[in-house]
Amino acid sequence: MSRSAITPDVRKPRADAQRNRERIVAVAREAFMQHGTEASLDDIARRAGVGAGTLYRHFPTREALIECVYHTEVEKLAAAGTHLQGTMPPLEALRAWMLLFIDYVAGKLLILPALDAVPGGSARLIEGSRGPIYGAFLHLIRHAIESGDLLQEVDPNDMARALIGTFHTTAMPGWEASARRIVDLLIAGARSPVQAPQQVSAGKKGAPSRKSARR
Amino acid sequence: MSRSAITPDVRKPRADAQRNRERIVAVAREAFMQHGTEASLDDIARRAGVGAGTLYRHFPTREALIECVYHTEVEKLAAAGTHLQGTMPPLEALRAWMLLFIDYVAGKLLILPALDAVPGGSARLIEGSRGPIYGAFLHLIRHAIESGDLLQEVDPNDMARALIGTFHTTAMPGWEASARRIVDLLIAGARSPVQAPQQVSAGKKGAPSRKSARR
DNA sequence: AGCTAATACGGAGACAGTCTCCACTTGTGG
DNA sequence: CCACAAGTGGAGACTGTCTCCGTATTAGCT
Repeated sequence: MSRSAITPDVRKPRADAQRNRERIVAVAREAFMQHGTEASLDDIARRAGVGAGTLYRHFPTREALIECVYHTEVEKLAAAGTHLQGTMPPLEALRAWMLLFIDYVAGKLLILPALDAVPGGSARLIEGSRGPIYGAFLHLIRHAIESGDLLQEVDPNDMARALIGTFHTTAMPGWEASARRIVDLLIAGARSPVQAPQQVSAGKKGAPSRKSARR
Repeated sequence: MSRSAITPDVRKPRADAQRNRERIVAVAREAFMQHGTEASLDDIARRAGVGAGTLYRHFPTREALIECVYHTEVEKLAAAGTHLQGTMPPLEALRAWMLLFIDYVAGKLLILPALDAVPGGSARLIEGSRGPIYGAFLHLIRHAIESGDLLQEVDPNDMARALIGTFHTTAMPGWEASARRIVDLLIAGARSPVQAPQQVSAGKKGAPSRKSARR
């Protein structure tokens, strides 16, 4: 029984290493906010008072660093989501959380550029890790569906993607207000039985197999 | 044929220059599709059979090149939009075009990474130039609103942003199908008078000034 | 056609950032 | 308190960006 039963592999996480790691992440966060995710890694290392080698041992690639910074931030938001769920009716909680998400992005509590920087885009960050945010979000949506406030056919993933997508327009002037309206648009869409517009007779080209399954 | 009469200043756009420029753009398009917009510029120059200097004279920055490639592509799609508008009822045309947009992205007829690469993101590419795509889109939406198929309150920009956002999830498994569903979600949302969910009594924190203007 | 000045070319090289390697230092368990 | 694994840092190889300028090409004039 080397270590205490579980994870008997690693010997111990040395103290200074831990400290360095944290400083790097902290400095990186600032740097990413200031110069975007293109910020010089060597520079980050320097400012964190460590050598380049140290930085690269902790975070082999730039993406690893970005991802770490990002996940650190994300936990706050996820926690908020959990809280909302306990204190509001389902649909309202969902909406409130989506708007809160926007607030986080707007207030730089969530580093936005990170969403673009990882290969595979925001997708991997959010979904790949099945991270706290995504989990919280799915939960809220499922809840709203179960309560009957949203249509059964609604795919939680769709809502998630649409919301995430919203954050890619932050360069536009009124993005925040727009994002909020889009949230309402999505929720409204997810409530009303989707009437196929007029009647979509005209055969689209590229899309052969659209299930007409909607009542 | 702008020349004759107008713009008497410039001497003439030398023939080889024009040729080179075109080759660079063509090669760049391939490169961007293969390696993303991070592709080496010197390498592009080499493959296009020109020197680095030549490339940089034509396109002082990477973004300039990306933008040029992008705009070249975009015209096709915009043209399609114009066509649809003439042959379908407004709302249907809008939906068809949004789906067509997705097809373009899916089929690599529109270079996707380009949307992420320009500082300011897709926003500047699409909106900044008030390019053909954006114009076509706004037109389709306005048409649908005028015909009464969409609610008056709907902001065309919102729809545009939401659609664009959709393309930032292409790394996810079922993105294309999801994107199509999101289109329907948006359209449905834009048709039904937005009932404030339940009743949004609970004061949200970050959003003070949401106009309750909806009936 | 022939001339010539404006225009464009291309690649060498200065510079900047990434990432590896390894001799050296430091914290920790015994 | 000591030995040694864990951790460090920075020199340097490498890769890509971008500029500068001597040389080549061409449009417009005669």
